[in-house]
Amino acid sequence: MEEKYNPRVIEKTWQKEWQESGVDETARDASKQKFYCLEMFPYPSGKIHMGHIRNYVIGDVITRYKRMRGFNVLHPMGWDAFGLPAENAAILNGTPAAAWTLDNIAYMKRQIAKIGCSYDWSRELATCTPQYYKWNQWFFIKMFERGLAYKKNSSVNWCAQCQTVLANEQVIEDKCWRCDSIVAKKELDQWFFKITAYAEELLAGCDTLIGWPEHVVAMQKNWIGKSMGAELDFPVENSDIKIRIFTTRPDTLFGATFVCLSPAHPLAAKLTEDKDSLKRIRAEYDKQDAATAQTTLGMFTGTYAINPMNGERVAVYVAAFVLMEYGTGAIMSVPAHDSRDFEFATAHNLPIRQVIVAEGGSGQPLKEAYEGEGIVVNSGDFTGLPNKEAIIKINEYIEKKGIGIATVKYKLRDWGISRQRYWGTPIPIIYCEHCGALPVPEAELPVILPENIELKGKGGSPLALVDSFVNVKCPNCHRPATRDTDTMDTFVDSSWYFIRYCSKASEEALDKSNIAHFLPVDQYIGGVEHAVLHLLYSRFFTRVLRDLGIVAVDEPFTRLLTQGMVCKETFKCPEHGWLFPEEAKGGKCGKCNHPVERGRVEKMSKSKKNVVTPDELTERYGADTARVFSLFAAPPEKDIDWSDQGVEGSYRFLNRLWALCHANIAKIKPHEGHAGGPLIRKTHQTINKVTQSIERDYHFNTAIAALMELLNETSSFKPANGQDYAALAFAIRSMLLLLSPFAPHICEELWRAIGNGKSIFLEGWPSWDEEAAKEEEIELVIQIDGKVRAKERVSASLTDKEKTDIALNNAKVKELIAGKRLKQVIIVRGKLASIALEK
RNA sequence: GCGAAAGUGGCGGAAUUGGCAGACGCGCUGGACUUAGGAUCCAGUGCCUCGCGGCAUAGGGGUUCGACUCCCCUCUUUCGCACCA
Repeated sequence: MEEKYNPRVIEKTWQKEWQESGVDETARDASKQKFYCLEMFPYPSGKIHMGHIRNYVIGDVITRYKRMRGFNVLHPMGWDAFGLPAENAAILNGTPAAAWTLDNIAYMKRQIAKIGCSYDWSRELATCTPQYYKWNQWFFIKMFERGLAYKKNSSVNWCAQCQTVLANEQVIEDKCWRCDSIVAKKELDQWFFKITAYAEELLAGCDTLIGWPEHVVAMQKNWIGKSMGAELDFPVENSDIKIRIFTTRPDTLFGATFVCLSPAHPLAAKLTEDKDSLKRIRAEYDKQDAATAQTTLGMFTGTYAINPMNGERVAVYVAAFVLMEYGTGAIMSVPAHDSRDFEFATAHNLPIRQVIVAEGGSGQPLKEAYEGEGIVVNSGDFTGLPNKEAIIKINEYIEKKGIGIATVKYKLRDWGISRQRYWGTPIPIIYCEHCGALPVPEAELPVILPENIELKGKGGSPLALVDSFVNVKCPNCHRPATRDTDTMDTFVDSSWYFIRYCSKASEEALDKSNIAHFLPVDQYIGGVEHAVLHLLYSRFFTRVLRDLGIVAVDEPFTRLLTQGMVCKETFKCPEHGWLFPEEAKGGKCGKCNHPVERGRVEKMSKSKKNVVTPDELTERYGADTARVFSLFAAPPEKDIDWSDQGVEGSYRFLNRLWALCHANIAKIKPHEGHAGGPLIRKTHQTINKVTQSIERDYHFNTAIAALMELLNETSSFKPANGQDYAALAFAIRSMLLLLSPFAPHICEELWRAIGNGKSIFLEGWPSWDEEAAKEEEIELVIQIDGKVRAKERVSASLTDKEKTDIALNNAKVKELIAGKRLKQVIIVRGKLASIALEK
């Protein structure tokens, strides 16, 4: 054994050894309970960053721990390989997208290998390969056959920068999730997946996601956005046209003083006399810029409708704030009880009539809308009812009268999947003049994405320019036909990759028995940024595949861990902006000598110049140090504050462990029985602490802290005889086993060095002995009225009565309670005596 | 604006069910070994006080023998949703 810890050498050795021995591969093992541990697969952008490392290390610790606990663990890795950056690189440098992607994968795979994660690479997949995307096409066709994939012309989110359509989930604050440019509306023919068919089930399923962070479940529910309400027809005066509105507040129907249509509503154009004004409003509406949205923008159409509840004549307006996509695209406006309607009514001088009065409320005119609960007034037969009751009664009434129906609406819309881009899965549809839109016959799948084509980057689908791709024979009538030239949203790829992993790359993709064996994913780990998008789509896909008889579960991910971001301090010069740490040395800007502002701790990013790269880190300290630090700095769900000095601390810890083993190498090999003693006790306590820390929410930081404590105690232990050396050997063996999921290379190396022939990862997780962990003596803390007044070392085996007597006989306590009346003495967990005095 | 989470030393963070606040690490201070050390080892380190002791978990109140933990109010930060009728 070397005297000095040299991570570069040992890490390489063991990575090679593990790979060759196949310890990381997962074979189905019926004798063990399965555990599927999955980290979100990366987009092969070119380089792994610290966020990836953190994600994978968390998953790897769980994997190695679960294996040692006897589980048959599936831990795969692959590549989310379709997407725009590859296409952009192709446009910019002429590098074919496929080559660019594969190069990146090769490079990133080497980077991942260096951190020593235990992946089963025999299941590796890349979504850009025909073997993989063939199934996207197959699912598409199955969904098409069931009416779950359909085409419609609709107003879609269009990103001019990316020259493509975006799904609703991909529009963040009216901006493109990828490039941040403002998204506009555009009418296009698009393919949709009917996720709304599963809205209710996806919502109900949320309540079963008990292993998910609550806020993520809340976001899912929020996104699905169920609301109960009613639809009613407001007949247009002197015409047989009816305006159908949706409301969640039927109890306020008598307060409806006007009706608003969305500018995109077909009736808006029909009923409006002043077409020019309508056009202007429509243009504003299409900008869909909530930040600058004019909440009062709108106009009178010139027509009136009749409120079916009371026969009252109400004005019909067009209002820019009314969305065509939600509800019926038309609303009844109740300014007294809706703040937007109130604002609109005030601006347009429309009447405001109060129909709900708060408990003890005055009859005074409202200064703002009252949206709370109360008693219904001015509402015919319903006057006097509590408004909640009125909702039920009014719903019954409108259904009986046939003027409306109680109904449910969701914010969730169908998932638009067409993308006018090249680097994605071709949509397997053929258009024939005579036969219409037909799916590609299953036997002809996959529809191969042509490679090595020239990309210009100018709008429209690149595939439309490839004649050999476009022109085909109609599968039905065999006359000339054309292919759909759009590709699928890449979120389709990631909606089922965890199902593909259940089988090895060499096995059949949808082997049902493999899928039944490994699904669901027991532990999923990734960033919160996918809280809605990817997770919702995957939940949808899982249900679709369930209904196709492929999977047997409803929910794909039993537990979800959303890990925090990797952050680091930043430096800023008022002149030169963000600075690298070395430019900010001494508190002065290296360029202009200006005093440097200490910026906030921010997520690592190139632009903020606060990045630490995995390569430099493993080069300098080794993977084990990087792993230990990123696990020790904070619990996994919290952001970590990267600190170079903190990394040094983790490195020192591993060095001290090495030194301890080196110093005792000769003595710890022989195994003798050991007696009790403080070190044995501490070791048992540590096994307990580490196990509990992992089991309880994966709090690896406290697990590592416990191991540091054990190392401190072991290092200062001075063995004097054979029994002491046996105790030392026990402590070190246990320490290595407990630390091995966190720092696998050094533990494997030391494990072998102290005389073990087999890999440490073939060992079982150590167990602790409750008796051996028990303290013989405790420090009895004595409190008077909640304040610590004395301490006494006593035997742990004393009874509560004996402890009470000791507490009351303590000299200091006697002095303090002299002349006072004792109320009670409570012994807490056998280690604290609380004396309460009469007040 | 609405909703959620959080606020503990100089810093990152500990503290099952209410029970010694500050584990562990970083930093800092002193010492040892050294030609030297930014290496290593040892000791100390919440604040105030010479000390006894007092004060401390964003701030204020409450429940309790006892509150970082439970309840109420206020402040701050972060995140999510932002015209969803």
